[in-house]
Order: sequence, then C-alpha cells, then structure tokens
Amino acid sequence: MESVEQLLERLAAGVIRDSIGADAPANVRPCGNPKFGDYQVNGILPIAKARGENPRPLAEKVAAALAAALADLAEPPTVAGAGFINIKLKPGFVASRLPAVLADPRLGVPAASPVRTIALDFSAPNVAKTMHVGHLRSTIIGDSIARTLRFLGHRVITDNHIGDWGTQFGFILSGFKKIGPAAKHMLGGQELSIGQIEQIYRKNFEDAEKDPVVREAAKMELVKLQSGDPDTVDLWKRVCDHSILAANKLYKRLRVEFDHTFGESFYHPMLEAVVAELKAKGVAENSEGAVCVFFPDIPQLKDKPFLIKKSDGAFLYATTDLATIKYRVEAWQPGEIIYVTDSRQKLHFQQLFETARRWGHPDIRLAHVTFGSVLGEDNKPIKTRSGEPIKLEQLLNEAEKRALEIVEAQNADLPAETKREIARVVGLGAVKYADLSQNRINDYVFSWPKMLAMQGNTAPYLQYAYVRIRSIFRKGAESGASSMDGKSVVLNDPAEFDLAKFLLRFPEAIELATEDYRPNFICSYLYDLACKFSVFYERCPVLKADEPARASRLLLCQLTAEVLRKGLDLLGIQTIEQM
RNA sequence: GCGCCUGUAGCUCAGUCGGAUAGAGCAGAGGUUUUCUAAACCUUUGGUCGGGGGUUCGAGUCCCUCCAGGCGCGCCA
Repeated sequence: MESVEQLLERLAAGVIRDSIGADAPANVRPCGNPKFGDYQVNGILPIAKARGENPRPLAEKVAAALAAALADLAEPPTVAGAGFINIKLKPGFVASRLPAVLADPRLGVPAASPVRTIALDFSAPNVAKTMHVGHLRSTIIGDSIARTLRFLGHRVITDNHIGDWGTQFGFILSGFKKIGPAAKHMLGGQELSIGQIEQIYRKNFEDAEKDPVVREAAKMELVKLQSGDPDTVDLWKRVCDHSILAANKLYKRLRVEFDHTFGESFYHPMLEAVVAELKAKGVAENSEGAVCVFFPDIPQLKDKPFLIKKSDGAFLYATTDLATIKYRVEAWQPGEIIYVTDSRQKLHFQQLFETARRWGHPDIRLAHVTFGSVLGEDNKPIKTRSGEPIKLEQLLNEAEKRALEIVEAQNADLPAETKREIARVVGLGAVKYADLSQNRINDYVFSWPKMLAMQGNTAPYLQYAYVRIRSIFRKGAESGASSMDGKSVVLNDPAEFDLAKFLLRFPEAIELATEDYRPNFICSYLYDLACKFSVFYERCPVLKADEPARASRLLLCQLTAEVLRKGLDLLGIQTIEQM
C-alpha cells in the first residue's frame, strides 16, 4: 500500500502543478520539529528560486489549493518560514488507516516496484580459520540487508564467498603432511577442531619465515593442489568441509543463511580465461612480468594499478573477484551486486568495479557496502588480552551468559528453560543491535554494559517494549477483554495520536535503510517507536479503559507489537514473550 | 608521496542526498510505583557541529584550505 508520505507527495505534486503550473516534486518530508506539524512541503523554495519569485506568495497559493485536496486527511495547511507548507494530519484519517495497516502483511510498507534481482556477497570467512569478531559486522549487516530487500519483494541471492583457495593452503597442507597419514584420519573423524587446523597453519607459516626448506615445501603443496594432485586435493577438500561445518554451526546460532557458498576455489578454472579476455580487449596489459589494469584517466586511481596476474603466473583475489562477477552475471542476471566488507578494501573494489565496467558490464550496479572496525574500550581494534582476535563463539557465549545473569537477577522465578531461551534471544539480539544501530561507516566501540542496557537505543529495550505489550494481551485473555474486533479506532489522548501517527511511518524508515543500505535507520525508528509506546503505556491504561477506548488501544498495542517484531526481524533479531 | 574515511555535549553516538530553534543514551541534579513487567517513566544541566574561507533565501550536511586521528596504496586476501 502507498505510504502516507508517498500519498502526500503525490497529492501535493498534483496541487503544485494545477495551482502554480510547476512540474516539480513537492518534496514532502516529515517535519523536523513536531510543533510545526507532521509533514512539510519543501518543494516551493526551489521553484521560486528557478523563477526568481518570492516564495511566500507561491506557497500561499499552493497551501490554499492544498487545503481542498487534503480535506479528508489534514487540517488546512499553513505557510511558515521562508516558504514551507506545514501539514497536520487529522486524527480521523490516522485512525481510519490503522486497521488496514494491521491487516497488511507488509505493515503498510509499499511493495518494491520494479522488483530487482540483487546478488549479495557477505560474511566470507577464510577456511581453516576460526570465525572471530572481525567476521561479525559483514555477517550481521549483510544478513539485515538481505532480509530488508526480501521484505520489500526483491529477488535476493546471497552468496558466501569463502576463502577456500590461495597461498595459505600451501602452509596448511604441508603442515598436515608433516603429521603424516594420521591427518586424514583426524579430519575424517571430526577429532580436529578448527582451532587446531589454524594452529597447524600458523606454526607452519611462522616456520616458513625462518626456514627456506619449509617455505619450499609449502610452495610445492600449493603447486600440487593447483595442478590437481588427487591426494592433495582430497586433503584440501577435507579441510574445507571441516571448516564449513564449523562455520555453519555459528551461522545457525546467528540465524544467518546463504543461498550459495561458492568459495574462491569455484572460480579457479575460469581465471586463465578471464585474464586472456581482459588482455584481448585491451583492458589489461603486461607490466614488469605481471598483468595489470591501469586507470590513467581516473585521478584517484592514476598511480594505483590493479594486478590480476603475478609474474610467477599465479592469480590474485582480484582475478577471482572478476571471474565471480562474470559468473554471477551469467548465472543470475542481477541488476546489482552488493559486497559487504570492511572499508579497508575500498580501493580494491574501486579498481574491481572500474575494471568490470571496461570489461563489458557497464549496466550492472556494483555497490561496496563498507563498515568500520570493532574497537575495544581502549579505542583500539578489539583483541583478547593475549592479542588474539576474539572468537565469535566465545563472544556469543559471553553475551548469553551476561544476559542470563540479568534474567536471574530480574526474574528468578521463571522456569530455567525459559530463562535460558530469554538469555539466548536477548544476548544475541544485543550483540547484533549494537552493531546495526550505528552508522556502519564508523568504527564502533564494543561495550557489554551499553549493548545490554535497558535504557537507550538497545535491543533489550525494544524487546522489553514488545514484552510489555504481550503481557497486556496475556492479562486481557485471562479476563476475556482482549478483543479489538468490530470497534473503530479513537485517538483522543495526545499519546495515542502521537503513537498512531508514528506507526504509519514504518515505510519511511525502511526506505531510508534501503537507499544506502543503512540498517541503523530501522533501529532509530524502532527506538523512537518504543519511546512513544512507553509514553502511551504510562499515560493510557489499556485493559482498564472503557469501550471504545479499550478496543482502540488494544489495536494500537497490537500494531506496535507487529511493527517491533517485524522491524527486529529485519535486523535478524528475535522477540520473546516475557523477560 | 598519493588516495580514501572520520572529527557533533564530559563519554558513546544519531542527524532522512541543502531546510525552520542540532537530537538521543550514559554520566551529573531532581522527581514518579494501592494501576497492564519500575529491566520502566518524567523533569533538568550541558554544543562556536575540529579551525578558517567560500557557494545562496538557507550549510553539521556542498566546494576550497589548514589541523588532528584512522585506514589503504604491483606481485597477501
């Protein structure tokens, strides 16, 4: 369904055309300050500017015509400031819309039109390495973007581009072969943890720095792997399977799923052809024994070549990424490919996207969704005391542990199983929300007390607002007073009206969050919604109210709960019935 | 050296592609519970939006410049 903002934009643009003959957007936005009204028309000022006219009289003319056009929706619009037109919605209009929004599976959010096909590349951990806190942001942000785009109706194809190929395998494989035939058995029998595989890699990597013999052995293994030696490939496959199994446990816990997990190895057979094609098209050229793409016409990339084949003949991740674009374009025909990685890879993606355009993919939209680092309380990249990255599993364990301590302190009487489930949902939600609620381009400071706090813009605060609503319905059901059927909505108290109007603004938050792939706009909206609900909750008794207020308030509660639940779901966060 | 990003209240952060008097939370001060979960709510103190120029009706937002911090820049990913 059409959102209120869209409706006003459409009507106001029509009035502007008819009253002053301008074919321009009305530029309807929510009022920055609620005292002016609910929405404002900002489009008059640019029109006046273009015509060299005084904006006030133009605005007066439009406002007068708008009064008639919006008679059912709003009070007569007023002109203010330099030439703004302020619109105050009528309670009757807001009230009449709420049941329809509640009945709408999308809760009033317009369906995407046209529907786009979007490939989404995120998470991408390395095989043979434990997932750590560094993988968290890509995974969580990517998942939220996928959920939001799908909610709008787009066709989203998620692909976990895992690092299962490359020079690190020389060290892993040679390390395993040192252990001997036992290694195969260990992997087959699940006796080896990813941590242990990682240790084998590290040990061998460090040894190689000092010992040329080890280095040479690693190189040999890599050559054997790339040339398809059956034993080596078999061992490599086992390491990969083992790693993916371990990662999948974490994904399950995080409730993140992928349509595909084509690792880098999937593209290995295509790389030679990619380089040949780029050379044939004149996009790439030989340079110092290697193959490079140069960008002399782009100032920022002028002295920054893009290396796609090393002088020793090996390929790089740039080559793989190019092959990946080609594959995705051919397999899925996406209108857009989105990469969710940390901002340090910005240059790489600039080069990659520019190369893809020159190669022959000028129409596809390529987006690099970047994010900053996770910092510790000391404002430095977060690490354990010994300087290791914090393992994701440990992080999630601690989140649940801390949440459980709070549940025990607050609601000790609940059954143990219920408390554990609450702790799981609250702890995991807190971790995800802390990440998503910030503008992703900045680094963010990881803090347990802040993310688990009950006041402020946190997951527990939102989950608690939901719990309070559910509690009302539980109580209401006991006394048979939970019906909201057949009654119309009445918005007499300012807190009711304020909440009701804000419920109609869910589509605006989704649109903002989608424009630049910024989930924090959803968080911000949900937090404001929970705050407005709290005011309503304090001021307006629900079950004790007389009809028709009771049914009306129940409907407000129900819709608030639905929007909170759906909004959190778009962030990959669950709700619980009590906490 | 070149390039990218960031700089907003004591702290952690928002700020809807240029709109009206820059907003939250924490911390500080004061208050609210015979009432649906007080894990809550209300009131209040606090800002030259890093500095300086510009662009225009209008700038935290755009341009230039300087300062500070972070990150990245041919054979890792």
